[in-house]
Amino acid sequence: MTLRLPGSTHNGRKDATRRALLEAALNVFGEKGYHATAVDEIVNRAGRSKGAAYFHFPSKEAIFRALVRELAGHLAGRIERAIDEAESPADRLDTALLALIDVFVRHRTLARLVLLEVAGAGRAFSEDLIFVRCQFADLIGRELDSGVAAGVIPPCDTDLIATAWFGALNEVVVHWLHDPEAGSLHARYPTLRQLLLQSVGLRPSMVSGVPAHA
Amino acid sequence: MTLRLPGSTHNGRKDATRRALLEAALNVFGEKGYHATAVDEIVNRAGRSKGAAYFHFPSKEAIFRALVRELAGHLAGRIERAIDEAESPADRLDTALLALIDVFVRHRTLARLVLLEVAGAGRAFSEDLIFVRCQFADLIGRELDSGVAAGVIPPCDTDLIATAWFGALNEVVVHWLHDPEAGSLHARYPTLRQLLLQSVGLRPSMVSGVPAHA
DNA sequence: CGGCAAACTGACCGACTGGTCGGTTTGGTG
DNA sequence: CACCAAACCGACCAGTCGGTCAGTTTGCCG
Repeated sequence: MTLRLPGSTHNGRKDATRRALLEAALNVFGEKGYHATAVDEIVNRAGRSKGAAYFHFPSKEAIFRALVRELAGHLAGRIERAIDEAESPADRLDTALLALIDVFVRHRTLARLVLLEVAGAGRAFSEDLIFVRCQFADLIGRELDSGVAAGVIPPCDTDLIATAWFGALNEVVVHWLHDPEAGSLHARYPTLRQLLLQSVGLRPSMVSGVPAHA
Repeated sequence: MTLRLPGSTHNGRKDATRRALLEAALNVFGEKGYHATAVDEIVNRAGRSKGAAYFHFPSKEAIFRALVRELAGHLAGRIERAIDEAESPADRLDTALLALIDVFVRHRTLARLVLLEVAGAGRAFSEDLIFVRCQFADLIGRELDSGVAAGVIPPCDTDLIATAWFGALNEVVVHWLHDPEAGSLHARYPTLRQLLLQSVGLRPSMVSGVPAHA
């Protein structure tokens, strides 16, 4: 979908506007939250008109949804790429966690939006909420599965565990989001990492040492 | 403040109204979320008038805050009481987890409100968000601490771990909230329990068997 | 160039809702 | 009973904001 044929000037303009709107939306939603954000603000910050917004999206809700889905996909892709550089199952698991944290540290607005806003935006968004969470949890789940397949991890309910892992990560990130002064996320990673790996019976020594995050 | 001397009829009425409002608020907020709820709805369901609401609370926001704080306190108390019946540190830890889940299972509306609504209600509520989370996390943290003191658990950053544990629990509950058909929470507890206990090096066999929740 | 559709503009509207306030009821007090 | 303040009522107001639409610009195409 969104099979967009070469960039005619029209399409180019259209795309640019759409992107401008979504980028502005990311900033405003991220700063003020879904409900506190007026469509006019998004529109202003994007330097477009309200009409343009409603030409591209049927409603404010749709803007938010599109944004969230697009972001989640983008993030997941980024993490997957990072994972693919690791070799052993245990390393991949480790890398996945680190990548997840890395992304959130680098894009707080985005983290706030994906991890917090979506949750409370209202019942209407619970679909998207679950969608996003699953996207990340599945990422972890897949690595857990291959860990089990490789015999490094004893058989277990990987779905549930992936969910729990993501929840643990999420909670720590949310706290950090609320008070970044209280300590960097990276500083907390080693503990978290050990906690999680140990929870499935992986001795931390089984993965190559933490590479003092490049 | 609010130094309320014995129950004169006045005070009785006042309290009753306040409680009626909060109870209605719990239901409406829990069902529709903070923003989708109109003060008029709370008032109607409570069988009172808008004036009464604004006599007791200065704003809609204040109603929500009062509700959340009161609930969190109530829940925490309930869990603490459950814990106090257990003896060994490991058992107490186990009981705390089970009690936490038990409470949420029994009061979905409440769970939804405390775990989901607070998060997305807006930046204005981040204080309360953290307050509530910490209330629960501290509960766990205290038990972890005494586990460490008793030598059952190796020394570690109990605060961080408590946060992570609560996050794990929270995430699982949220999924269940979204799709209760997918499986009962109690069914998932054994796995979760093992996961968490093992994460701090506790062999599950160290706690007396799960008492098939009385 | 003329024509046309896609893309965009922004003034406007209507619904909603938090909060107010003048007035009424209630019940304790002297 | 007379009085008063606390408690309560509910019609009303004012601001906000999502969404609309008649009209304008852009640029492709014949």
